[in-house]
Amino acid sequence: MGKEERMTQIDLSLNLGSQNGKELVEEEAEQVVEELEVDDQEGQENPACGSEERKERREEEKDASAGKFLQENLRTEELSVLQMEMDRMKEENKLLRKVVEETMKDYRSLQMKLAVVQQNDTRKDPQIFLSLHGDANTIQGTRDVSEVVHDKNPAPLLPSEAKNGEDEDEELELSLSMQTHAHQHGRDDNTKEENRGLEPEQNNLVKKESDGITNSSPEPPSKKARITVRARCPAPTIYDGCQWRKYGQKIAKRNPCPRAYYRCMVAPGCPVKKQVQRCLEDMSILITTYEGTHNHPLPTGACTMASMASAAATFVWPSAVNSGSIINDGRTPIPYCNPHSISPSLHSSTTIKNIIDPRNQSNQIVVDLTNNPQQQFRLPSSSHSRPELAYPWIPTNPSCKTTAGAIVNGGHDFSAHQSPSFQGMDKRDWKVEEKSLSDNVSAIASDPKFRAAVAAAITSFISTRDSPTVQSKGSSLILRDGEGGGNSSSNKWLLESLPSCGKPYWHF
DNA sequence: CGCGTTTGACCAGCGC
DNA sequence: GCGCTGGTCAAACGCG
Ligand SMILES: [Zn+2]
Repeated sequence: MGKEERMTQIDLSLNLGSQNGKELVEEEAEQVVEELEVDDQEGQENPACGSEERKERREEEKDASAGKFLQENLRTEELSVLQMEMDRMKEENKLLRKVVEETMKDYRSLQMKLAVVQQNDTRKDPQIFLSLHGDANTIQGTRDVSEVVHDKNPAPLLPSEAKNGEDEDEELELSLSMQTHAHQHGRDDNTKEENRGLEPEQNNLVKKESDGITNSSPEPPSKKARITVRARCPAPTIYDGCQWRKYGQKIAKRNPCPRAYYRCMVAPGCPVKKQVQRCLEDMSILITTYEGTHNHPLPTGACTMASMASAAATFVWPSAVNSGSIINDGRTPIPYCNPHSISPSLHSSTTIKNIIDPRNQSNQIVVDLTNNPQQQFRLPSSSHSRPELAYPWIPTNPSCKTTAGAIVNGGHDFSAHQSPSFQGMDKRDWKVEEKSLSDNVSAIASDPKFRAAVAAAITSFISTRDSPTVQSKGSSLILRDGEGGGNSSSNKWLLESLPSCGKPYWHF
């Protein structure tokens, strides 16, 4: 019936706005009344008929009128029910608006507080710990905690997005800390230990830079940006959308796992390279280090990594992001940096580190997707405790979204040097997991809360400190370390997105 | 046959 | 200068 359709419309309109919905209901009532009147008129319009026919007709009319009466009663009852429902929804709408307004108020006040605190503590306190929890009562403390912010809308720069993500915020925990060399010896030692244990040559990678990879920018090779992605991945490489050609393999001194060297083959002459190596302490962790600048637009599938790199850049080089040089430039010093990547979904724990070492004047971002933030502070001998799920990024739903250009390792057969513990796996499984990992990376990076929180929390902080700055110069960027040469300017930034209590991992 | 991988050789940087 | 190590080259090889 058309009436039922109209009722459906009413229900939908109620969601849009209570006033609108009420108007529509009133119109509906008027239409029903008109229909009833038309029915009555039709019943009166039959003047010329025989007597017997009239009798029959009268009986029929009696039955019909009784039915009509019943129908009318039903309609009025339906109307009243609808009215009641509408009133109820109106009340609900009011409540919701109130909640939204209060949330916005809280968000604004917190934003103000945050700005003030950042301005104050930037000068006097080298460490900032910013915590964004779904649980408003949770407080994480570190030594010299300067500010703890609890916000159900951890997107101070993007209020509209904060509004949309209220439900997800319940599960999001994002902590951000900054520590300096001078005040955090213990932590630095841990970080060094991590670098040594996970990839022995990682620090040397920073030191050594090949002159063969030339950027158009006049920046010294030693200042080239590197992005290292650590992820649990059974496949020999993680899927990042680009096509790579292997040009070498080495067995490092302190790591029996061979390190593979790849060159980007998306465009001829693309200088981007990546090194892939398994973590010594946990063979399921794949360490991929990207280096160089793509001289071509990124493939569709590469946008996931690009998004992550962009987020990492937001974290590490905020000035570049603020000036728009990274976002607007399709070719940046970062191997993956592309603004066209949107995959808003939940993500698991992530650690992003920027290691700025004044001695070698290089920048390295380490993105940790291993779902085990504590692991990095453990010694290799005691770090074999695995998460509950070996590969938590595997979606519980097998029909996860597909990524365009699903090339696995450039379509190459990589079963030759596969880790023994994964020999039993099918390539299709790798595809699924790599794709999921890619989604995971994309989710982390494109999460507006993540990016906004990082950008808002750090931008003002960094801009006043000795920190690397990126300047746009044509199509290339110049990366500069702003340190004055002293060791005290060796900052190590740590960003952790911790899993919620009792919810170690998120699934799609 | 073309393309990509493998793998030993080679080179450069660094420390002693 | 020598040895060590990381990074790269390129001929050989394998696969479709
Ligand atoms: Zn490329």
